[in-house]
This record gives sequence, structure tokens and C-alpha cells, in this order.
Amino acid sequence: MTEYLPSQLEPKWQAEWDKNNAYHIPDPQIPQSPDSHKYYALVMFPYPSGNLHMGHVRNYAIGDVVARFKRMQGFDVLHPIGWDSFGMPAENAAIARNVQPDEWTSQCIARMTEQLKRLGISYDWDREVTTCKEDYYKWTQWLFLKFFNKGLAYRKQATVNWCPTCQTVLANEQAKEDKCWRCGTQVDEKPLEQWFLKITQYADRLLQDIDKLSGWPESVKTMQRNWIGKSEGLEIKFKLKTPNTELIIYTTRPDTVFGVTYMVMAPEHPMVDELTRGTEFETGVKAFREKVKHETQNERAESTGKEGAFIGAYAINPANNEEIPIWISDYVLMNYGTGAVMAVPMHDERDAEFAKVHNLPVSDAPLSNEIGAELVKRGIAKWKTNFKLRDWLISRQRYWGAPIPIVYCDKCGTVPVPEKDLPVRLPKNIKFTGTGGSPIKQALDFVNTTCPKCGGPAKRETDTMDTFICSSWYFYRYCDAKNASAPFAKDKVDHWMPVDQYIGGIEHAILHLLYSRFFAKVLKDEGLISTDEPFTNLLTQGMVVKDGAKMSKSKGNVVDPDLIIEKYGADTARLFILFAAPPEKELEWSDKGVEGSYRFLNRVWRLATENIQETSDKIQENTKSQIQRSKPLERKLHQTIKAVTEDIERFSFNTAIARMMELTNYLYEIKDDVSFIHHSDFVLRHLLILLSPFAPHMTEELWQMLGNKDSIHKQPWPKFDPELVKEDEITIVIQVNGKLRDSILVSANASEEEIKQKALANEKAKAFIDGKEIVKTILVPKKLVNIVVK
RNA sequence: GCCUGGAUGGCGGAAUUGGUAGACGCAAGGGACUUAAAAUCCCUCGGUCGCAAGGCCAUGCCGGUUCGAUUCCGGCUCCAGGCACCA
Repeated sequence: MTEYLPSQLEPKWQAEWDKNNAYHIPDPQIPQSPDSHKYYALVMFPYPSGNLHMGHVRNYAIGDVVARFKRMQGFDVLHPIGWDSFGMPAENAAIARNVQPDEWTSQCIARMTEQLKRLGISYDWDREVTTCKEDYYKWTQWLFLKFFNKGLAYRKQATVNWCPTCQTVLANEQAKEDKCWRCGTQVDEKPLEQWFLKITQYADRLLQDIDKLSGWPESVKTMQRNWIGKSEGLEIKFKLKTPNTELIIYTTRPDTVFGVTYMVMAPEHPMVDELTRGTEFETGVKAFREKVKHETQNERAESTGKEGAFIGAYAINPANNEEIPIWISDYVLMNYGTGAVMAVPMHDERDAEFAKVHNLPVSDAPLSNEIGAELVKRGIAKWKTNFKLRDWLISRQRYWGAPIPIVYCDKCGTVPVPEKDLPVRLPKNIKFTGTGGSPIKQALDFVNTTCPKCGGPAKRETDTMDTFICSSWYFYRYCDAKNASAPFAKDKVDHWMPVDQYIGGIEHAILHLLYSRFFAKVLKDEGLISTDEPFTNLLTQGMVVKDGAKMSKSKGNVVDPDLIIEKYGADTARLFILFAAPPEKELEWSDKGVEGSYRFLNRVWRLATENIQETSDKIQENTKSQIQRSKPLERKLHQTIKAVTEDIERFSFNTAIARMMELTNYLYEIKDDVSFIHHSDFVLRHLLILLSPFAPHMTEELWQMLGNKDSIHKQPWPKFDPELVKEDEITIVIQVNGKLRDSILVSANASEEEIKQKALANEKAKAFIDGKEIVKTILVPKKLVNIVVK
């Protein structure tokens, strides 16, 4: 008997698949034949950090099972991979190791490519996409210009986290708890002119079209709806006691206006200055502002609404003409609504909390559904739709990103770089120190340029684009990855899009998925593509954790996929990761569990190899006339085919694997019976085909050993016979008052009356019925009889 | 704080639409084989009472709906993801 040696057979098959370009899917014939059926299986492309982690393995193992399964069902499957390769870590590596980000990135990509290939994922490597390469970011810039020309890209002032010591911009991640991660200095907010994309212009469409996404998890759709945060409300002008001044607030609850007992403004509201200038409250207000100035947006949103200051001004409640005090507090945000609210302690928890802490009055005035319309009639209010969604800030004061293709000219102003001049190349050989702002500013021959309009001296934009822009369109590029004259050909994208199944981490539920939906809508409006929802079905996978915590270097609980592959093989790694938990749930890593998956593959291996050696001898011992059908074996096989197929279709890979384990256990039980010996080849072929999407190397090896010349991965997915699946006898549970008392075996075609009689006559049930009155009997077909007694 | 999820044996999980709670696997204990070990194979395995038959309890906590609730509803607790410059 041959031993199962994954370290030998896996590289062999990987080399074979590589050589034959086995998973390349050619471009479609355009016009396409009517009977072609495409399937686009997409996994979220990785950031090339240099090391594949278990989260990647999980993502790509799931994607590969789906791709292989669909291929065997006869679909033309597009299953591509690429690299989301711009971003901060490369720049940090440059600072820490004195390398150039592009070198560091290509080393990481080379290493991770090797790791991916060792997993045996069926990617079409011919369509590999790398966002930091010129042939990709040229088109990212091209798309930015589309947005710019459509009026969807604009500049306005926004603040960044600024470290005064390092003299550099910090990402939120680098400014945890308001301290610079390098030097610990208190982080400031610094205003800068930055580029935005007008995603708010698409807010209503992005919201409405969520209803079309029937293949998305409800939770993700709800998160997106809440993120867009559409609310219908009223903007109401409150007259102030100060003559000729008024304060406009926004409320979704105009019916509570009789209960308003005070007002609250955001500390940075421009009217706060006007109202306090020269008063005794001026210093108090300034002190409060100083205090909240260092709070990040997150901390502002986390505010419990306990802190605030009275500004000495009063407003008049338009509903009852009462004078009410005006306060400032950090729980009111300047960038939502009008930056001021009317406070109703009776009906709002935060208002109540604030009122309690600051001893403000509470009114139990009744709600009035009519007052909103009345205020509108009086001309002091108007209906207003607000969104929580804000425009997308895409400027990054960093080197390792796609340069924003804009030139600033003293004469002509803001000038887009003409298409023929793309790409605007990132300057090379930059020094990375981590201080002094964006490294690009050092490259004077980049910064200093000529105006594309007037030819005069001009300066380039030195900000680069948010990497979320790169990842908002990569799935179109896969459809036409080598196109040198356009980001993609429309007919190719129209053939493959939308993505039939998108698989990736739940952490992308809002930003990446919302931005990609936004891009789709703009691209469709531009006539570049035909569908405005890019992802038909979405599977959000959970994280891989160990000892209850996310795997991380600092916690020292990282499991290196390479070591697992080395010891047990990729098939075991894939099988375990799919078996240990349903895909959308968190997965607890277990070294012992991996051994269990390895044992299972060994059991299949032994069953098959023993069988190959022994079957021919055994069949000769028994004459052909003795060959008989084995109904239980056929039933078990067809039940397994049915269950595995349905489980894969609903992404229940763990139970699919469990069903294959059950079949294997069953085959071991009967392996010396004549019935198995006569059917073993047939049964084993089916088991191997069912297992092939999960363990592609081992099943291919055994398939060849069984004497097949073609690849197991080109076999059609087996179909089950519904007649053979049926059981002859079914178990009926007998309950008394909903409690299990016994179970009986009845013929599958027994009548309801017959079953009822058997239940009532049941000895164990009788013991609980005797002496009591039977109120009713409930029969659930094929399941149970419940006798209700009193 | 806000939004979205989750919680089932010693552990990972199963129960697809309200109908046998614990499939499958891991760990543990016992046994077989072996000079021995590894590997493999067989048996037991939620708690509790009982010699046994069997009973009772049990799906994070409290309550409700129902003949029947892991599943539906209300109220909590704890954990996780996201919160717009990590990707």
C-alpha cells in the first residue's frame, strides 16, 4: 500500500496545473453564444503584507471550493486574484528597513504568490492585477478624471491628525488615544485643502438599490442603510432673545417641540462666537472648546452627553413662547444636520442625561402631531431630508498611492492632467524618514511641472489617492486585465459582471462595499459598464482566532500557514479550515483539530489504495452471477451526494465535510462485504469527486491511481436519484404534552391514522396518559405525534 | 456611545421552515494489535438521581407566546466586527 505523502504529491500536481495553465479562462466570444453560462467567483484581493495569514487561507479556500464546484457543474468560471498593493505598511517598511516601497512590495508579492500556489487554489494567474503598477494606476487616475470632469471630485478644507513633533500627518490608526504612535506627542487637528468624491450625490440611489441585493446578508444591508442614514425631518428656526438673531436646528421629532426645555449647539458652531463675544461666558466657552478640541471624531461620537457649558443666551420655543437656555456640548456634531439641536429630555435619552447632570428643566408636555405642519405654515420651518453619509475624503498626504492627476497653475487654476499624459508616475528614490510630511514633496522635479493648459510653470498635486479607490474597480480590470488602451473593454466587463459570488471579511461590510457600489453607479452613468450593482451574492466570512483572540504578532498566537502545509499538506489545511466552523462565523484555530482532518484524508486514502489492490482479486473469487445491487449502499451514496451538493450551495462546508466523513465511516463498516466489493470502484469515484473541491491534490492523485487519465477536476458534478434517497422506514417520535416518551419505526407510506393508533397504543406513552383526559392529538407528518393530556 | 452580529457538552460545532438537542470532529477514559512505541481498530463519553427499568434538569440570564421554543417576542449580561486616514 502506498503511503499518503502530501509533501510529495501536492507540489507535483501544482506544477502540473501551472504547466497546463489549468484554470485559465479565455476571454468570451463576443457576441457570446446564447448557451454560455458564466460564473464570476471573486475573493477580496489581499494587501501584500509579505505573509499569508489564516484569514487569507480561509477566504481563498472558500472561494476555491465555490469555483471548483461551479466549474464541475458546467459553468465558465472566472476566478482571479491580484494585489491591493498601495498603502501605508509599505511606507512604514521603507522607514523601518531603508528600502523603497516598490521593492518591498514586489518582494512581498513574490513570496505570497508562492504561498498561494502552495495552497492549490484554482486561480487564473493570467489575469493577475497589481494596483501599484503603472498599467493599473494609470487607469485609477483615468477614472479619477472621469469623476472630476463629471463634477464629482472637488476640493475643500478638512482636518487631518497632525503630529507637531514628527511634522507629519497621521492616520487614525497611528493616532490611538490621541498620541502619535512614534513619539507619543499629543496629536493636533490641522486643516488642509483636500480632495473629496461626491458620494452624497448618490446617497438616495445607494440606499434604494440595497433592496435589489437579495443575495446579500441582511445584516450587511442594514449596516449600509444605517450608514447612509437617511432621515426625514424638519429644520426649525428658533428666535433668540438676542435681537435679530435666530438659530436653526434639525429634528426628526417635530412632534416633541412642546417638550423642548433647552438647546444644544456643537462647540465649534460659528454662532457660538457671536453670542458669547464680550460676555462673561466667553472664557468658559473657550475653555470647553479647548478641552474637546483634541477629541477625535470617534471620541466625539462616543460622548455620553454629560459635558457641556451654558453660553448665556436664550431662545424662544416657537410652540409655547417659553424662554429656554442655550448650551454647547460635544454630543452635538457640527457636520450633521445644522450643528444644533432642540433638546427634549422627556423623549430623548441623551437629552435626559444631559438635563440631569446640568439640572435643566424637563417638560412632560404632550406630543403634537400637527405642530410640524403649523410651524411650516408660519414660515419658520421647512421639511428637510438629511443623510449621515458624508462625502468621501480621498486625499492622502502619503507617497505610496496613486498620485492625484491634477496640476495647479497660478494662471489657469486647478487643471486636470490630460489623458495622453497618464500615468502621472510616482517619483522614485525617495528618502523615507517618517517626518516632514508627504515624502513626495522632496521630489522637486515631480512637484515642479508645466501647466497642461498654458504651458507656464505649475505645481503638481502631491497628495495620493485613498487605496479604497484602487479596490473599487479591480474586479472590472480582471475581466480585461491586459488592456493597454482602456481600463477595460465594455463588452468583456458586460460578459462577466456582475460578480456572482463575492467572498471576503465582514470588516469590509460598509466602506469597501459601499465605495464599490458607488463606483459602479458612476461608471454606469458614464456608459462604461451596464450594471450598477457589482456583487450579486455576498458571503462575509468571520475571523480566524486563537485562544479567543485575533491572531496577531503582539499576542504571539499567530499560526503560520506554511508550517501547517509543510507538516500536513495544503489539502488538510483547507479541509480543517472549512470544517472547523461555518464560514460566516469566527473560527477558533485548533492544532489538534488539524490532525483530525489529516486523519480523515488518510482514511480516504487507505480505503482507496487498499481497494485498488484488492478489488480485482476479490471479484474473481466471487462469480459474476453473485453481483447484486446493494440498496443500503446506494441509498447512503445518493443521500451523501444530495446533502453535500445542497450544503455547498448554501455554503455549509462544515456539514458537507461531515457528510463525507459519515459516508467514509459507513464504507469502512461494510468494506469486507460482497456488496461493497462489487460497487467499490463506483462508490469511491463518487466520494473522490465530492471531495475534490476541498482536497484537490489528494483526490487528483487517487483519481489517477484508479486508472483515470483525465483530471478529476474536469468531471461533471454527480447527480443524485431522488428515488434512491428515500428511506423505507421512518422514525416517528411520540410525545406526551410535548415531552419525548418513545419513538417508533413505521413504514414510509403508513397512513396518518395508522401512526396515530400506534402512538396511542404505545406502552411508554400509556404510562403518562392513563388516568388523564386526552385533550387533543397533534400529528406532524413524518416527524411526530404529540398527545396532549390534562 | 451609536450601528450590526454572536452565546448550545471539557472544546469546535449540528439541528435548512417552531417538532427526537448534541450529527461530524477534537480531547479524555477503557480495550485490541505490538517485544515496545507510533500508526490503526473497537467501546464509553451533557449533568444528576437510580442496582436497573427509567426519571428529572439542561441551548448566556429573566420573563412571555405555543400542544411543543436552541429557533418567535420583550427585557438584560457578556463577547466580537464597524464607526469614515489599517486594509
